[in-house]
Amino acid sequence: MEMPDQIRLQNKKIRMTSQRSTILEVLKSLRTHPTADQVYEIVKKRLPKISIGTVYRNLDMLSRLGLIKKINVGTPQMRFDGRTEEHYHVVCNRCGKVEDVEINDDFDPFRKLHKAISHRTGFEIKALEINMVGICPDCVKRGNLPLED
Amino acid sequence: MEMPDQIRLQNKKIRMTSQRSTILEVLKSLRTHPTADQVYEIVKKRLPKISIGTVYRNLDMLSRLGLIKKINVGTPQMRFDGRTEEHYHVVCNRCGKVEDVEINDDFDPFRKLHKAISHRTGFEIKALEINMVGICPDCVKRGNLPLED
DNA sequence: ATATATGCAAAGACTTTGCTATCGA
DNA sequence: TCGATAGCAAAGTCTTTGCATATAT
Repeated sequence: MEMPDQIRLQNKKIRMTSQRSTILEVLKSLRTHPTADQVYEIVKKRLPKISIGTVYRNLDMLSRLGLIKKINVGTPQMRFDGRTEEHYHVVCNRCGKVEDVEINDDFDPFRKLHKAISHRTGFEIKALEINMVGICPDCVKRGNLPLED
Repeated sequence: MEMPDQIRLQNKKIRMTSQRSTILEVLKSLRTHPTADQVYEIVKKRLPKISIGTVYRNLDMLSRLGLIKKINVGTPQMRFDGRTEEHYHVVCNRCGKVEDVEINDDFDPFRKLHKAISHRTGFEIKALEINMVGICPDCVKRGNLPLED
Protein backbone atom coordinates (compact mmCIF):
# COMPACT_ATOMS: atom_id res chain seq x y z
CA MET A 1 0.00 0.00 0.00
CA GLU A 2 1.68 3.24 -1.06
CA MET A 3 1.24 6.66 0.39
CA PRO A 4 1.77 9.96 -1.44
CA ASP A 5 5.18 11.55 -0.75
CA GLN A 6 5.84 14.42 1.55
CA ILE A 7 2.63 14.50 3.40
CA ARG A 8 2.71 16.94 6.26
CA LEU A 9 0.66 17.10 9.38
CA GLN A 10 1.00 20.07 11.68
CA ASN A 11 4.10 21.09 9.78
CA LYS A 12 5.85 17.77 10.27
CA LYS A 13 6.92 15.48 7.49
CA ILE A 14 5.14 12.18 7.64
CA ARG A 15 7.34 9.17 7.10
CA MET A 16 6.34 5.73 5.86
CA THR A 17 7.38 2.91 8.14
CA SER A 18 6.66 -0.76 7.94
CA GLN A 19 4.49 -0.46 11.01
CA ARG A 20 2.43 2.32 9.51
CA SER A 21 2.00 0.75 6.10
CA THR A 22 1.13 -2.64 7.58
CA ILE A 23 -1.56 -1.13 9.78
CA LEU A 24 -2.98 0.69 6.79
CA GLU A 25 -2.91 -2.43 4.62
CA VAL A 26 -4.60 -4.50 7.27
CA LEU A 27 -7.39 -2.02 7.69
CA LYS A 28 -7.90 -1.66 3.96
CA SER A 29 -8.12 -5.43 3.60
CA LEU A 30 -10.78 -5.87 6.26
CA ARG A 31 -14.45 -5.21 5.93
CA THR A 32 -14.85 -5.36 9.70
CA HIS A 33 -14.44 -2.55 12.21
CA PRO A 34 -11.73 -3.66 14.59
CA THR A 35 -10.73 -2.13 17.90
CA ALA A 36 -7.17 -0.92 18.38
CA ASP A 37 -6.38 -4.10 20.22
CA GLN A 38 -7.72 -6.25 17.40
CA VAL A 39 -5.58 -4.34 14.91
CA TYR A 40 -2.61 -4.94 17.19
CA GLU A 41 -3.25 -8.69 17.28
CA ILE A 42 -3.49 -8.90 13.51
CA VAL A 43 -0.48 -6.72 12.77
CA LYS A 44 1.61 -8.60 15.34
CA LYS A 45 1.45 -11.69 13.14
CA ARG A 46 3.47 -9.83 10.55
CA LEU A 47 5.50 -7.59 12.83
CA PRO A 48 5.88 -9.49 16.08
CA LYS A 49 7.82 -6.72 17.82
CA ILE A 50 5.29 -3.97 17.25
CA SER A 51 3.96 -2.35 20.39
CA ILE A 52 0.43 -1.35 21.21
CA GLY A 53 1.52 2.28 21.63
CA THR A 54 2.72 2.32 18.04
CA VAL A 55 -0.59 0.94 16.92
CA TYR A 56 -2.48 3.66 18.74
CA ARG A 57 -0.17 6.39 17.45
CA ASN A 58 -0.52 5.18 13.88
CA LEU A 59 -4.26 4.69 14.00
CA ASP A 60 -4.53 8.24 15.22
CA MET A 61 -2.21 9.60 12.57
CA LEU A 62 -3.81 7.66 9.73
CA SER A 63 -7.21 8.95 10.71
CA ARG A 64 -5.93 12.51 10.95
CA LEU A 65 -4.57 12.06 7.45
CA GLY A 66 -7.97 10.86 6.32
CA LEU A 67 -6.65 7.47 5.20
CA ILE A 68 -8.83 5.59 7.66
CA LYS A 69 -11.73 6.50 9.91
CA LYS A 70 -12.04 6.36 13.65
CA ILE A 71 -15.55 5.36 14.53
CA ASN A 72 -17.60 5.17 17.62
CA VAL A 73 -20.38 2.64 17.89
CA GLY A 74 -21.48 3.51 21.39
CA THR A 75 -19.06 1.22 23.21
CA PRO A 76 -16.07 2.38 25.24
CA GLN A 77 -13.60 1.27 22.59
CA MET A 78 -13.02 3.18 19.43
CA ARG A 79 -13.15 1.22 16.21
CA PHE A 80 -11.31 1.75 12.98
CA ASP A 81 -12.52 1.53 9.45
CA GLY A 82 -10.49 1.33 6.25
CA ARG A 83 -13.38 2.73 4.25
CA THR A 84 -13.23 6.49 4.15
CA GLU A 85 -16.17 7.26 1.90
CA GLU A 86 -19.17 8.54 3.81
CA HIS A 87 -21.21 5.62 5.01
CA TYR A 88 -23.06 4.47 8.08
CA HIS A 89 -23.23 1.53 10.41
CA VAL A 90 -25.70 -0.81 11.96
CA VAL A 91 -24.68 -2.18 15.33
CA CYS A 92 -26.13 -5.32 16.86
CA ASN A 93 -26.74 -4.87 20.57
CA ARG A 94 -26.73 -8.61 21.14
CA CYS A 95 -23.61 -9.94 19.43
CA GLY A 96 -21.82 -6.62 18.92
CA LYS A 97 -21.57 -7.01 15.16
CA VAL A 98 -21.03 -3.82 13.18
CA GLU A 99 -21.97 -3.75 9.53
CA ASP A 100 -21.83 -1.10 6.86
CA VAL A 101 -25.01 0.29 5.42
CA GLU A 102 -24.49 0.44 1.70
CA ILE A 103 -25.77 3.63 0.17
CA ASN A 104 -26.07 4.73 -3.42
CA ASP A 105 -27.97 7.28 -5.44
CA ASP A 106 -31.20 5.38 -5.04
CA PHE A 107 -30.75 4.91 -1.36
CA ASP A 108 -29.30 7.73 0.65
CA PRO A 109 -31.70 8.84 3.31
CA PHE A 110 -28.90 10.62 5.14
CA ARG A 111 -27.63 13.17 2.67
CA LYS A 112 -30.57 15.50 3.09
CA LEU A 113 -30.04 15.60 6.83
CA HIS A 114 -27.01 17.86 6.47
CA LYS A 115 -28.95 20.76 5.07
CA ALA A 116 -32.01 20.22 7.20
CA ILE A 117 -30.06 20.13 10.43
CA SER A 118 -27.80 23.03 9.52
CA HIS A 119 -30.84 25.15 8.85
CA ARG A 120 -32.57 24.01 12.01
CA THR A 121 -29.71 24.47 14.46
CA GLY A 122 -27.42 27.06 12.94
CA PHE A 123 -24.51 24.61 13.16
CA GLU A 124 -22.21 24.11 10.21
CA ILE A 125 -22.60 20.36 10.04
CA LYS A 126 -19.37 18.60 9.11
CA ALA A 127 -20.24 14.99 9.70
CA LEU A 128 -23.13 12.78 10.55
CA GLU A 129 -22.30 10.09 13.03
CA ILE A 130 -25.13 7.68 12.74
CA ASN A 131 -25.35 4.30 14.37
CA MET A 132 -28.45 2.31 13.99
CA VAL A 133 -28.62 0.01 16.95
CA GLY A 134 -30.71 -3.09 16.83
CA ILE A 135 -30.68 -6.81 16.46
CA CYS A 136 -29.03 -8.53 13.55
CA PRO A 137 -30.87 -11.27 11.65
CA ASP A 138 -28.79 -14.05 13.24
CA CYS A 139 -29.53 -12.87 16.76
CA VAL A 140 -33.20 -12.51 15.98
CA LYS A 141 -33.21 -16.13 14.83
CA ARG A 142 -31.35 -17.40 17.87
CA GLY A 143 -33.24 -15.29 20.35
CA ASN A 144 -30.00 -13.91 21.80
CA LEU A 145 -30.24 -11.59 24.75
CA PRO A 146 -28.90 -8.04 24.74
CA LEU A 147 -25.19 -7.71 25.48
CA GLU A 148 -25.58 -5.41 28.41
CA ASP A 149 -27.73 -7.59 30.63
CA MET B 1 -38.71 13.62 42.09
CA GLU B 2 -40.66 10.47 42.91
CA MET B 3 -40.22 7.04 41.43
CA PRO B 4 -42.94 4.41 41.00
CA ASP B 5 -42.96 1.76 43.79
CA GLN B 6 -41.61 -1.70 43.53
CA ILE B 7 -39.64 -1.38 40.39
CA ARG B 8 -37.55 -4.42 39.70
CA LEU B 9 -34.45 -4.84 37.64
CA GLN B 10 -33.05 -8.28 37.07
CA ASN B 11 -35.37 -9.59 39.74
CA LYS B 12 -34.10 -7.19 42.38
CA LYS B 13 -36.23 -4.63 44.12
CA ILE B 14 -35.10 -1.12 43.39
CA ARG B 15 -34.95 1.15 46.39
CA MET B 16 -35.22 4.92 46.43
CA THR B 17 -32.34 6.65 48.16
CA SER B 18 -31.52 10.30 48.55
CA GLN B 19 -28.51 9.81 46.30
CA ARG B 20 -30.57 8.24 43.55
CA SER B 21 -33.41 10.74 43.68
CA THR B 22 -31.04 13.69 43.79
CA ILE B 23 -29.16 12.48 40.74
CA LEU B 24 -32.43 12.01 38.89
CA GLU B 25 -33.69 15.43 39.93
CA VAL B 26 -30.50 17.12 38.85
CA LEU B 27 -30.58 15.49 35.44
CA LYS B 28 -34.23 16.32 34.93
CA SER B 29 -33.57 19.94 35.80
CA LEU B 30 -30.72 20.38 33.35
CA ARG B 31 -30.98 20.89 29.62
CA THR B 32 -27.29 20.15 29.22
CA HIS B 33 -25.62 16.78 28.75
CA PRO B 34 -23.24 16.41 31.66
CA THR B 35 -20.52 13.83 32.12
CA ALA B 36 -20.60 11.57 35.18
CA ASP B 37 -18.03 13.80 36.81
CA GLN B 38 -20.11 16.90 36.19
CA VAL B 39 -23.13 15.20 37.73
CA TYR B 40 -20.96 14.31 40.71
CA GLU B 41 -19.85 17.90 41.18
CA ILE B 42 -23.42 19.18 41.07
CA VAL B 43 -24.88 16.53 43.34
CA LYS B 44 -22.05 16.98 45.85
CA LYS B 45 -23.35 20.45 46.62
CA ARG B 46 -26.47 18.86 48.07
CA LEU B 47 -24.98 15.59 49.32
CA PRO B 48 -21.36 16.37 50.16
CA LYS B 49 -20.52 12.82 51.20
CA ILE B 50 -21.64 11.14 47.99
CA SER B 51 -18.97 9.18 46.19
CA ILE B 52 -18.22 9.04 42.49
CA GLY B 53 -18.84 5.29 42.51
CA THR B 54 -22.38 5.87 43.71
CA VAL B 55 -22.89 8.40 40.95
CA TYR B 56 -21.73 5.92 38.32
CA ARG B 57 -23.84 3.11 39.75
CA ASN B 58 -26.93 5.27 39.85
CA LEU B 59 -26.47 6.75 36.41
CA ASP B 60 -26.19 3.23 35.10
CA MET B 61 -29.24 2.03 36.96
CA LEU B 62 -31.38 5.04 36.04
CA SER B 63 -30.56 4.55 32.40
CA ARG B 64 -31.35 0.82 32.60
CA LEU B 65 -34.69 1.80 34.08
CA GLY B 66 -35.24 4.18 31.18
CA LEU B 67 -35.52 7.21 33.44
CA ILE B 68 -32.52 8.92 31.86
CA LYS B 69 -30.39 8.27 28.78
CA LYS B 70 -26.73 7.49 28.50
CA ILE B 71 -25.34 9.14 25.41
CA ASN B 72 -22.13 9.01 23.51
CA VAL B 73 -21.09 12.02 21.50
CA GLY B 74 -17.84 10.62 20.20
CA THR B 75 -15.68 11.66 23.12
CA PRO B 76 -14.18 9.26 25.65
CA GLN B 77 -16.64 10.27 28.34
CA MET B 78 -20.24 9.17 28.39
CA ARG B 79 -22.82 11.87 28.85
CA PHE B 80 -26.20 11.73 30.52
CA ASP B 81 -29.48 13.21 29.47
CA GLY B 82 -32.63 13.67 31.52
CA ARG B 83 -34.74 13.76 28.36
CA THR B 84 -35.84 10.29 27.45
CA GLU B 85 -38.02 11.00 24.43
CA GLU B 86 -36.33 10.15 21.17
CA HIS B 87 -34.29 13.09 20.03
CA TYR B 88 -30.92 13.86 18.53
CA HIS B 89 -27.88 15.97 19.20
CA VAL B 90 -25.60 18.37 17.47
CA VAL B 91 -22.06 18.39 18.80
CA CYS B 92 -19.64 21.27 18.28
CA ASN B 93 -16.16 19.96 17.52
CA ARG B 94 -14.62 23.27 18.57
CA CYS B 95 -16.09 24.10 21.96
CA GLY B 96 -17.60 20.69 22.73
CA LYS B 97 -21.12 22.03 23.15
CA VAL B 98 -23.90 19.47 22.80
CA GLU B 99 -27.39 20.69 21.92
CA ASP B 100 -30.67 18.96 21.35
CA VAL B 101 -32.20 18.99 17.91
CA GLU B 102 -35.84 19.78 18.43
CA ILE B 103 -38.11 17.66 16.31
CA ASN B 104 -41.84 17.75 15.78
CA ASP B 105 -44.39 16.53 13.28
CA ASP B 106 -43.28 19.07 10.73
CA PHE B 107 -39.64 18.29 11.20
CA ASP B 108 -38.58 14.74 11.76
CA PRO B 109 -36.19 13.64 9.09
CA PHE B 110 -35.15 10.67 11.21
CA ARG B 111 -38.30 8.69 11.74
CA LYS B 112 -38.37 7.26 8.26
CA LEU B 113 -34.83 5.94 8.68
CA HIS B 114 -36.01 3.15 10.96
CA LYS B 115 -38.03 1.42 8.29
CA ALA B 116 -35.63 2.12 5.46
CA ILE B 117 -32.62 0.75 7.33
CA SER B 118 -34.46 -2.27 8.67
CA HIS B 119 -35.48 -3.17 5.19
CA ARG B 120 -32.03 -2.54 3.82
CA THR B 121 -29.99 -4.46 6.38
CA GLY B 122 -32.32 -7.05 7.85
CA PHE B 123 -31.62 -5.66 11.33
CA GLU B 124 -34.48 -4.97 13.73
CA ILE B 125 -33.57 -1.38 14.39
CA LYS B 126 -34.22 -0.39 18.00
CA ALA B 127 -32.59 3.02 18.19
CA LEU B 128 -30.94 5.61 16.06
CA GLU B 129 -27.88 7.16 17.61
CA ILE B 130 -27.26 10.23 15.61
CA ASN B 131 -24.77 12.93 16.35
CA MET B 132 -24.33 15.71 13.92
CA VAL B 133 -20.85 17.02 14.39
CA GLY B 134 -19.98 20.48 13.25
CA ILE B 135 -19.34 24.00 14.34
CA CYS B 136 -21.77 25.93 16.45
CA PRO B 137 -22.72 29.49 15.50
CA ASP B 138 -20.57 31.02 18.26
CA CYS B 139 -17.46 29.17 17.16
CA VAL B 140 -18.08 30.09 13.54
CA LYS B 141 -18.21 33.74 14.58
CA ARG B 142 -15.07 33.55 16.68
CA GLY B 143 -13.13 31.42 14.23
CA ASN B 144 -12.32 28.87 16.92
CA LEU B 145 -10.11 25.99 15.97
CA PRO B 146 -11.17 22.37 16.24
CA LEU B 147 -10.78 20.81 19.66
CA GLU B 148 -8.57 17.98 18.52
CA ASP B 149 -5.68 19.96 17.06
C1' DA C 1 -35.05 -8.12 59.47
C1' DT C 2 -32.74 -8.27 55.55
C1' DA C 3 -31.81 -7.30 50.95
C1' DT C 4 -30.21 -3.34 48.63
C1' DA C 5 -27.31 0.70 48.37
C1' DT C 6 -23.40 3.59 49.98
C1' DG C 7 -18.54 5.18 50.68
C1' DC C 8 -14.06 4.23 50.14
C1' DA C 9 -10.23 2.64 47.91
C1' DA C 10 -8.33 -0.48 44.83
C1' DA C 11 -8.50 -2.42 40.43
C1' DG C 12 -9.77 -2.51 35.55
C1' DA C 13 -10.07 -1.12 30.79
C1' DC C 14 -8.57 1.65 27.34
C1' DT C 15 -5.42 5.14 25.67
C1' DT C 16 -1.59 8.36 25.86
C1' DT C 17 3.06 9.72 26.71
C1' DG C 18 8.20 10.32 28.07
C1' DC C 19 12.35 8.56 26.94
C1' DT C 20 16.13 6.47 24.41
C1' DA C 21 17.29 3.94 20.41
C1' DT C 22 16.41 3.25 15.63
C1' DC C 23 15.20 4.25 11.11
C1' DG C 24 13.57 6.62 6.70
C1' DA C 25 14.14 10.20 3.36
C1' DT D 1 22.50 13.55 8.57
C1' DC D 2 18.81 14.37 11.59
C1' DG D 3 14.11 14.77 12.46
C1' DA D 4 10.37 11.47 12.75
C1' DT D 5 9.05 7.08 14.64
C1' DA D 6 9.44 2.77 17.37
C1' DG D 7 9.49 0.05 21.53
C1' DC D 8 8.95 -0.14 26.23
C1' DA D 9 7.03 0.92 30.39
C1' DA D 10 4.90 4.15 33.20
C1' DA D 11 1.22 7.20 33.72
C1' DG D 12 -3.30 9.11 32.65
C1' DT D 13 -8.30 9.09 32.22
C1' DC D 14 -12.62 7.24 32.83
C1' DT D 15 -15.30 3.56 34.87
C1' DT D 16 -16.20 -0.51 37.63
C1' DT D 17 -15.97 -3.29 41.70
C1' DG D 18 -15.03 -5.68 46.45
C1' DC D 19 -15.98 -5.08 50.93
C1' DA D 20 -17.67 -3.45 55.29
C1' DT D 21 -21.17 -0.31 56.89
C1' DA D 22 -25.51 2.00 56.58
C1' DT D 23 -30.26 2.33 55.06
C1' DA D 24 -34.92 1.61 52.86
C1' DT D 25 -38.82 -1.08 53.00
